[in-house]
Amino acid sequence: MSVQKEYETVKELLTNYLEERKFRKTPERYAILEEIYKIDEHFDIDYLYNLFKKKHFSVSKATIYNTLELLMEAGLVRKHQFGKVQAFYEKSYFNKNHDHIIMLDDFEIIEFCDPRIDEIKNDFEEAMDIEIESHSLYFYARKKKVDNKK
Amino acid sequence: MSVQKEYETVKELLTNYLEERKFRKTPERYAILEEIYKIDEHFDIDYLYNLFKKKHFSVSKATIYNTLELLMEAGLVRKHQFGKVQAFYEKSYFNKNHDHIIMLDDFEIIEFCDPRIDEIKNDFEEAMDIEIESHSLYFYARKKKVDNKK
DNA sequence: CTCAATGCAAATCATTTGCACACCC
DNA sequence: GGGTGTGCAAATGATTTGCATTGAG
Repeated sequence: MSVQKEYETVKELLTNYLEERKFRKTPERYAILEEIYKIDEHFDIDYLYNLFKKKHFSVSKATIYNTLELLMEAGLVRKHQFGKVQAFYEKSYFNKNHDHIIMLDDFEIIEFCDPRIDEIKNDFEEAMDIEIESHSLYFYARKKKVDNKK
Repeated sequence: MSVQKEYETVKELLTNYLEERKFRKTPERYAILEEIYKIDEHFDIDYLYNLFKKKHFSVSKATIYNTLELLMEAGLVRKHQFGKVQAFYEKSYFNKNHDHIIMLDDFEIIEFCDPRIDEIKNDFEEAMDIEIESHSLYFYARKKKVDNKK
């Protein structure tokens, strides 16, 4: 699906979300959503903020924080803590649930999926009579050192 | 094993760790280690800081931060981010590796172990030729709503 | 027109840093 | 004694908040 087509889809979802709760359809909310769905990696607040600054479309950080919060609630964005203070985000609608390997050498982020996570999740839900709303799994890894001893 | 006995054990481990690297054996480092091994839950920096304040044993926050960092490196403490800004810690030596379920109703923290995590870890290590140093897995859950419709 | 949303700056909160002093080695 | 570790306070950096202003409904 093209980027433009994807945006059309999530834009509709946002509109529904806002209308359902009688929230306002501000240009900032749509602009932020659109930018996010153009980004293919993980980004932080500053990245978005600078993006808008470069485009001479002024959006304050307060609004970015607020809007990302709202988009999370709408299920259109995922937030990550990666063990850092500063949070990272990513678009979430067309990406199915996935987990992350953080490469400690260069902080590259690799995504992966493994059905066993869901199995574990389901087992615990049943065993403990709880409902697991979400999960976060990070592997922190390094490239294997080349072993010169042969 | 009694709390006192446990402390004796980790105290020795800390001593070895410090001696190996020619770090100093300061009273603060041992006092912090001892307190931590008396705590059976997850705690944050402030909790520790206030604990010492109450005992009239003065330890600065800077030292607590430094020492927890050191104890982590020594493998005696684990740090958690739980998706919050502020970090939580727990003693780690007698607890084997485990993961956490965070109950969103009351922020209770439940620990669990599941061998499938290690399986996943091993599979990825092999498939990608990396070494996974650590991982963090949290399930965010709620008690199941009682269904009155029968 | 009204009130929710935005923008800006100030406030907050966890964590880090700089530096003088203390005390382990 | 010498230099690492500590304490304190100031600095930092991400996030939150308060409030005046704007603009969506």
